[in-house]
Amino acid sequence: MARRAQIVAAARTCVVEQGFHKTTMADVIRESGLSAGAVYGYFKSKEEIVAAIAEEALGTVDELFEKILTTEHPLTPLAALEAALNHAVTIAERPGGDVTRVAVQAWAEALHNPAILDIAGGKYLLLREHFEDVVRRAQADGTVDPDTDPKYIAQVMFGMLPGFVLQRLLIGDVTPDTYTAGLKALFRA
Amino acid sequence: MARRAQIVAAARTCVVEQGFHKTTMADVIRESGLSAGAVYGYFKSKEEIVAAIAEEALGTVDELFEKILTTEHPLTPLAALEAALNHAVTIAERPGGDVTRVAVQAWAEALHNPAILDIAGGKYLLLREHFEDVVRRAQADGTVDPDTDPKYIAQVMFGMLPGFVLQRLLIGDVTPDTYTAGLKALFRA
DNA sequence: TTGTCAAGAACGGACATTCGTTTTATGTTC
DNA sequence: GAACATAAAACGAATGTCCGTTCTTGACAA
Repeated sequence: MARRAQIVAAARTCVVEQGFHKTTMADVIRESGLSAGAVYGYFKSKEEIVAAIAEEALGTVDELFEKILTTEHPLTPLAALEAALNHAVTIAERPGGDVTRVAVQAWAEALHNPAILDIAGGKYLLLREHFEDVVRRAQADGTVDPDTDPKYIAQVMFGMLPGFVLQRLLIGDVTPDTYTAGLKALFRA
Repeated sequence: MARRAQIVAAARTCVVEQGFHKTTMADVIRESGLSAGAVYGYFKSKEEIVAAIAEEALGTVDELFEKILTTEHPLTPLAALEAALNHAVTIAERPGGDVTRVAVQAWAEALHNPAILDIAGGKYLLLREHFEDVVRRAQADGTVDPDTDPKYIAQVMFGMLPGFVLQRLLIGDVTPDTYTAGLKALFRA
């Protein structure tokens, strides 16, 4: 199991640097410090390794809600988004390579790879449900219009994260602070 | 030039179905109805074709503002976003394949391909500036807080589009209507 | 004839995966 | 504790396929 983690870590490093398709098995094998035979002893194929990395990367977002949802009561949508943005940057800067880069790779891969689509769809539906919980509480508090389907509000809230991640990676001039400032201005319009 | 367009169209079809990396030159050649020699007469390499598709796909978003910004005065942020979402769905459903799928591919590709990064960064900065114009007008009207940097507000507005596109493709339960409903509820919080 | 364009067979390189061999770890017997 | 037997893990060169690109040949137009 330690070996398995070692291989996934090595593969993640390669994927962060080169993307899913440009990383060769030779790369992963070299980076892991193992041999081809050893790696194939733990994973049946490259596709299986890719799935493992994607699952790991897309799962990191959920960590947030385990903390947030249970501790800070009550939570406004704005505060929840602020926490999510900060969390995204935190996990992006963790050692071992920016996982948000892996996530973007996974989005593209999901469009043509049913296994990855399942993983991405599943993880993101879960995340959206967490936002939905936040919304329901805010509706109960009267902070948010109670006549709008919380699902729709959660869609929009969740939908802010990909845009933030993308701008951070492709343009590089967004931070949780600039984004929060923009959000505050829009929410009071 | 007609030949060039013919090749790009064929390649786009392949990329929509299979993604950048799984589409082989043989696929493009077959789909275009030409020969290898002919295709390589118009493009130096596969990478050049990929860049052409990406440029085309990422450029479609700009069409919107040429209409919107000049005709409808004044435009609230909400109305601008609503128009952008509808436009996204419109171009996605155009014959020739869902270009938003190509866009997602381009996001991933941009992380490791400087040429694509330039294209994506450039197009998206332009788009964001258009949102910034909308914000400035709304600030002049008093519809939006004038003390917040319009750039930050534009970042957030632009940032909603990737999330919408992604949810539409990966989960499939968002429409401009559900999204607009969610937006309205949040903007009045 | 000459110049332009297209055809498509052929090439060279890269890649994922396999498999026979070797090393390391574990247990067993005297 | 030494010597051996057995199993598990790791090695890495070899393999066959696939893919981007080239290049020679042929058709047609001016």
